Formats: sequence, structure tokens, C-alpha cells
Amino acid sequence: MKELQKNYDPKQSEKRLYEEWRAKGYFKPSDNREKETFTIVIPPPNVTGQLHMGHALDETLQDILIRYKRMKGYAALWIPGTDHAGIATQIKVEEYLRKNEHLTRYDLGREKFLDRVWEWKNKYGSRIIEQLETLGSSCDWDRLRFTMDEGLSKAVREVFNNLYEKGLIYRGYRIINWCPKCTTALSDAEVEYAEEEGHFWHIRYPVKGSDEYVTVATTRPETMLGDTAVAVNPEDERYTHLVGKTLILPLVGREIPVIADEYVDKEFGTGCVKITPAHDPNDFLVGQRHDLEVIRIMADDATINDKGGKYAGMDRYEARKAIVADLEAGGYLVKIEAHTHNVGKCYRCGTTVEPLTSDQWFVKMGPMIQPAIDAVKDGRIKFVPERFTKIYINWMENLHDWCISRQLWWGHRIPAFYCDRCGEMTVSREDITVCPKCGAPVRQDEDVLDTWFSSALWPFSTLGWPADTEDLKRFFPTDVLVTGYDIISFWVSRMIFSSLEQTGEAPFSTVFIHGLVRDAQGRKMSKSLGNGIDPMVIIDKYGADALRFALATGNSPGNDMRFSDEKIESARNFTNKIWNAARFVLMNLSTEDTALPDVSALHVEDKWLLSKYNTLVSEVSGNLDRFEIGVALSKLYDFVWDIFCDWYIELIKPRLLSDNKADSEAAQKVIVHVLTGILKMLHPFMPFVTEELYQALPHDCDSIMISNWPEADPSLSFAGDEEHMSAVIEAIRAIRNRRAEMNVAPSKKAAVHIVTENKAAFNDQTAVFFTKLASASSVTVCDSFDAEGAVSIITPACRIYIPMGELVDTKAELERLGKEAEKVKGEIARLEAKLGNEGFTSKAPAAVVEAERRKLASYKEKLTGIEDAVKKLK
RNA sequence: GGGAGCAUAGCUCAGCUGGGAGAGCACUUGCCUUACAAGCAAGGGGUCACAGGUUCGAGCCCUGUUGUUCCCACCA
Repeated sequence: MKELQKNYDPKQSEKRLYEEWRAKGYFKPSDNREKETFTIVIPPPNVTGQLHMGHALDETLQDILIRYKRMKGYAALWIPGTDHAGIATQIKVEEYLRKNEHLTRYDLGREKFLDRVWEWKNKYGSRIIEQLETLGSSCDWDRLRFTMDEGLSKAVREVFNNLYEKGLIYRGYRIINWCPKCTTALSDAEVEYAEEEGHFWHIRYPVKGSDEYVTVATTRPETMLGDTAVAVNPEDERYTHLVGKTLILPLVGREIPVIADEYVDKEFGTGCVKITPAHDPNDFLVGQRHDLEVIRIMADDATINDKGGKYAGMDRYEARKAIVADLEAGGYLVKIEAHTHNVGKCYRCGTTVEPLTSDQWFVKMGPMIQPAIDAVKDGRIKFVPERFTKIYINWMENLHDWCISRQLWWGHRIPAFYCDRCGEMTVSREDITVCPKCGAPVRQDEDVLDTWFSSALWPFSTLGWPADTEDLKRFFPTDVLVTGYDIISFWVSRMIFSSLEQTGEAPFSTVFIHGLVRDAQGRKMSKSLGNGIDPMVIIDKYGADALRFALATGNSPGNDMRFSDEKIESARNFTNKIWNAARFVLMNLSTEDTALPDVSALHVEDKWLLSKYNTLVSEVSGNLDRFEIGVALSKLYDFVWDIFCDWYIELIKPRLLSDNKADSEAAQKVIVHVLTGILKMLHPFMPFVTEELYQALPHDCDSIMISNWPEADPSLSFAGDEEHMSAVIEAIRAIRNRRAEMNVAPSKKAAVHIVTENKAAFNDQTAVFFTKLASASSVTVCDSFDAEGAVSIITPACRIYIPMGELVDTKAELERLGKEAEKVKGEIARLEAKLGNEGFTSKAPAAVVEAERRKLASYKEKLTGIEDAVKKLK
């Protein structure tokens, strides 16, 4: 048999095994059409990004599901791919150019700049793929996709055209979120709000032709340059007489009206609100209701434009300073209050977003909202955990139209063509050069689409849609989407409504949500904090299996988790534990034929192990079916470490060493059977060690990856033997416990006398366990024993006497027995009260009552034993 | 302002549809025992945040309170 080294070394296995799997095509779904499919599409990471812990968790969970289903007999397909990540990638390349070549994208021009981005993509695009491989991801690499591939770009065009034709995409002059640094529009989802200490400036606006004035309060005095009204609440009696009057805008001198609008809260501020339709979303709406002029006073870089008079050219904050100073000088400034408020930031660069009016493309959400909600409400799509259903629905219900145009160069260019001669705009699936109406040359819209527009199509675009491909027919809709709760709004919801609209089907049936991976202190891992842990460094040091184990263990759907040194070390230790368990098995393996022996050849410990194993198999499968990854893993962990290693291996050592070949081989067969099953069940979690060991053991499949998932076998459950073995284990524990309490060195052996009526559990076969595991020099099973001069140990199933006269302090022994008796009496009293309760016995399930009865009986048994021992000592 | 999560051993967290609390790490004690000292054996440590309620029975269900974290929202 194969010899294994003392410790598991991931470096010697991982790369080799991964290449082997790939070469043999094990990552591809089975071609067998009879098989049910199971499909996952990867949340595509940024093509030029690097794997971080969040990805590592995400991929690990997906790989666990895929490998599990594959072994269960599904044609399992995991589609990998990357996202072009519009803003993020463009920013990176622009930064690089600025730093290294002192060039802006405008210096290069659109075409040359895009060449550079593609270069960049080709250079770094494979990095994250390699990292996914290092993790052990069993993706079908032949189906690798990129959001800007030809096929996917075609899908984008198709969807854009479809929506446009249905009137669900439109171009309009609206107020949008603008990032002055990225110089592009952003969707609502791309704005993050942060609380900021600011000020509330109270400013007087004089009423024309009177000494009166109104005082408005604002956090952004610079926007007054674009004010076109002041609004008050129609119910506000303080101001009713002013409604309809005209005000003179300070510093500017423009005349603006006082209007009445429900939007104004009487209680807040002064009750008067300056209205700047071009620079505030609310004001924009007020402006629409009152048909106000929209005066945009800022350029795209957030400097004041020529509408701002003497402030033109100033940056928005510079202008604020200057305006406040001028207001003060002019006697318009009443007071300044401290005020904290939420300020919108660009989710990519953190710059404060400027709301401003602009021509942009939008997706009309209205008609798509309800179907997307229904799909979740009627169960076609299920969130795990369920609570995210509420979050999703709540978010969907409050959706505004989606601004999809970005003033970037990197991305899918909007397929709209303008004719400058006749003014016609044509939206087209194919590129056109001349106007279909007048024949003049056309120019394409300069803007590109929001990255998420293409991501939204991912579950079907990756399968070949809009073409009716074999893959699409076979694998769509997909089964599970695994992702973090942080992108439900960005991505999950958009995939749902896009898929429903384009294919008529929900893109997946389950959304399995996980939390964030935080650092050991519970902080979010971030670049600015510098507390990120690089998964690649962890893999290098501990191995991919250990990393996967650490991420999966204790994982609870939707909950954040912490990553710490202790966790990864304990994961590494576990991989080594299995390694050594297998090493032990291999060391003792003397037969090639490892088919399970006939039941008659099985010992009680074999039957005990097989019973426990059966339970494990059905529980673990059930947990995985319910996405209880962490629970499944902890059950495997406990079984391996406790049942399998600490007990079973120790229990059979004597047999393995004995001369009885048949007996030894029976044990070998059982242990190989169970170990193989354990390796299979652990394989989705830790693919590499399990494969290495599977192949070292007698095996009937080329790879554990494509072997069959274990099934529980009812003919191999032995309730009676399980119970007997438990009684023996309990007795052994009790002896060890007493010996430790009495400080008896393990090397000091002593005769053990077991008084019991349970001859089925305590017999010649089990006696040897006491020699081996409880430091017994000899074991006698008898009907009675004179306790004098012996240590007595009482368990429900037996009384154990160990004559160690010199160590027995009768007084201390009596005291101890007294204490134990008290404890047991307490339990008996509790159980008797419970069982005496008519309510309990009549209403509780029979099995529960029966369990309590047995507990009571065993405590009583134990008490009798203690009392007998006390009598004898006295 | 709306919504959600969390509160269990010293620390980090499990605990599935209610049947008398678990793991890892840390700690104490003793062990190189034919796999593993990255190990083995034994042990200490918990009013399951608080207050009510439902139930024969509550860590789990309901109501409220406190603390904490997060998401969403147009109070200038």
C-alpha cells in the first residue's frame, strides 16, 4: 500500500490535481442527457481585479454546491466569467496613464484609449482566473465568458433594442447623479450616502418693492445662483400673504417668485425653501409642478459655469466660500448653524456627487417592477435566508427609473445613431453609417451603458442568448445564484427583471445569500484600512483546502463572518487530521478486497460506527440541500475527529494487531468503507486532500470528483449495538475520569471488575477496550463484587470496581459518592416531576415521553448503584 | 423616518420545524499510547441581554425595553 508522509503538504498536491481534473474534463457537465442539470453562473469578478476574501467565500460556496450536485449525479455546470467593470477599469487605466505617461484619455482619443484598456485587460484579465483555479473552483473553463465578448455584446444590443421598441428605454433631460471626478452620470444605486458635518446658512431674500424679506435655510448656498423660486407650505399662515409675490435673488439680482408647495415642511428650518431645479432632485420635481425655469449653473467638473456671473470658473466649494462672504458683506446672511446631513458619494471614487440636470438614457422601471416582485412572492425565486425577500421587495417597490448612460469610453456603446441633418435618431441592432430616413451620415451616441446593464443579462447571455443555443435550452433557467447581500440591489434584482422581460422566465430558482468576510476585529476589509487578508497568501501558507474549510465552517446564510489566524490554523489542523487518519488506515491495510464483510463478521464497534455513519450521511445531505453549509461541515468535523479518530481507530487497534486475519480484515473493510464515505462528503469542502487520499486508498473511480455521493443504507443501522457501544464508551470515560481525579498515572494499570446485567454490551469482545483505553490490567465481568478497598464507579449500565486499596481514601470516597448521589437525586426529582405532570405525559409526543422515562430509569439505576457502594464502604 | 440583523462559555460563533445548552480558540491537569504534539486523555467555565406573555415545557414562538450593526429614504 501507498506510504504517506507524516504531514499533509498542499503544495505537493493542489496544482497537480487541478491540472489532472482539467485535463480529464471533469469540470465539464456530463453529456448524458438523462441527467438532471444543475447550473450556477459565477458572479463575474472585475476582469482586472484581484481575488479578495469576499470572492474566496463566494467561490468556495459555489464550488461546494457544484461538487456536491455533481457527485449526486447531476449534470453540473458552473459558468465562469469576468465583468468589464466600466468605471472601475477605466479609472485604473486612466490613473496608470496619468502616472506613467502623463496622459489623459482625451490626449489619446477614444480609439487609442480603448486600445490601451484592451491591452490592460489582456494583461491582467487572466490573473483573477488563475486565482480562481488556485482555490480549486471546478468551473467549466471552456465556457469562460466576458461581458464584452462578441456574443454578450450582441445580447446587450438585443435587449437595448427590445426595451427601446417597447418604450421601456427612453432618452430624457432629467436630474441625475453626477460624479465630477469620473465625469459621468451614476444610477441611484451607485451613490453611497455618508453623514457629514455641515452648516445651515440662513439667508434673506428681499421681497420686491417692500421692506419685507423671507429667510431661507440651505446647506448649499452656492446653488442659489440657480434658484428660480422660493417655496412655502400652502398651509403655513406665516407666509400665505407672500405667495405670488416676487423676490430679488441676492448677489444675482434676478427676480423669482414665491410659490406654495406641499413638499415644504413647515416645521423644518425656516419653512421657506429656495428652489434650484437644476441641482436638487426635489427641487427638480417642484420645478416641474410649477413650470419653473431650470438654470444649471455648474459645468461637468463642478465648477461654476457662465450662468454664475462673477463666480464663473470657481470650484463649487470655492464658490460657496465666496458667496457666503458676499452674502455677509451684503447683510443677507442671518446666521450659520451647525448641521449634520447625508451627502451622496460616488461609489467608485468617493467624490461628492453633484445632482444636476442632463440628457441621459433611462430604463422605465414601472412595468417591470410587479412581475419581478411576483416571481419572488409566488415562489418561483426563493431567497436563502428568507429574510432577504423582504429587503428585495421593499427595494423593488421604491425603484425609480434607471439611468443607464455613462459618460465613459470603456463599455458597451449605446446603439443610438443621430442624424444631424434631419434630426432623426435611430436605435439599431447593427451599426449604421447613414440615416435611414434621409441618407445623411449619422454619428453614434458617445456614451456607454452602465456596467450593470450587461451584468443583468449574465444568466442567459452567457448561455448564448439571444440565439436559441443547445446550452440555453439545456441549462437555462439556472438553479442557484450565490452572492453577497451587498449587491442584491445592483445585480440580483436587475437580473430578475431583465430575465423575466427578455426570456419570460426567472433566471434562477434560488438566491443563496452570504455575508461579508470581516477581519478578526469584525471590521470590513478595505484598502484604506489596509486590513485586507489576501487569500493567495493564505493558500500559499496553509493550502486551499484549509482556506475553504475556514470560510465554510460556521458559515450561516446571510451572516457576516470573521476571518482569523485561529480559524485558519484550526482548518489546517483538520486537513492534517484527515490526512493522518487515512495514513493510519493505509498503514494497516493488508487486503485489496475492501468490500464490506457480511454482517455476521461485524463487531459491536463496527456496527456502532456504521450506524453513526448512516445518520451522518443523511444529515449532511439534508443540510447541504438546505444550504446549511456550515452545519453540514461541523457535523463532518465532529464525526471525523470524535467518532472516527478518537474512538473507532482506537477501538480497533487491538484487532488490527491481532493474529486473527479475518477479524483484522473485517475491521479494515469497515474503516475503509467509512473513510471513503467521509472523504466523499468532505470533497466539496476540501477537494484536494480528499482526492489525494481517495486515490491512495482502494478506489473504484478515477477521481473522487466524479464518484458517487454516499447514500444511507438502512441495512447497516444497528440501534441495539449502537446503544451497547455507547454504554461501553460511557464506562470507559467514567473510569478515565476517576483515574484523572485521583491522579493515577496512565502507566499504572489496574484490574477492572464490571458488575452488570447488560451482558450484551459488556463481554469478552468489549473487555479489551478497557485494557486498551482505560488502563485496565485485566477485565472481569461478573454479577457481584466486594467493593471494599476498591474504587467504585457507577454508570447507568454498570458498576465498576477497581481494587486500588492503597489509593482509596474511604472518607473521601464516601464524600464523593454522597455528592454524586445528590446530583442524581436532583435529576430524578426533576424527571419524576415532569413525568408526574399529566399535561406533559398526555400532550408531549410519545417518543419524548419515552425518552424521559428511560432517562429516569437509568438515573435510578445509577442511584441504586451509588447507594450500594456507600453501604459496602460503611 | 422606514426596514432588517445581532445580543448564548474569557474570545469568535453554531444551535434545523419549541423537549433541559454545544464547537473552535484560550485556560487548568496529566500524557511522545503502532496515524496525527498541527496530537491524546481529563477538567473548570453559561440566570442563553432585560421584562412580560403563550405552552405540560421557551435559547428557539409573541409583545415590549435596552444595547449594537447594517440597508433603504428627497426634510432643504
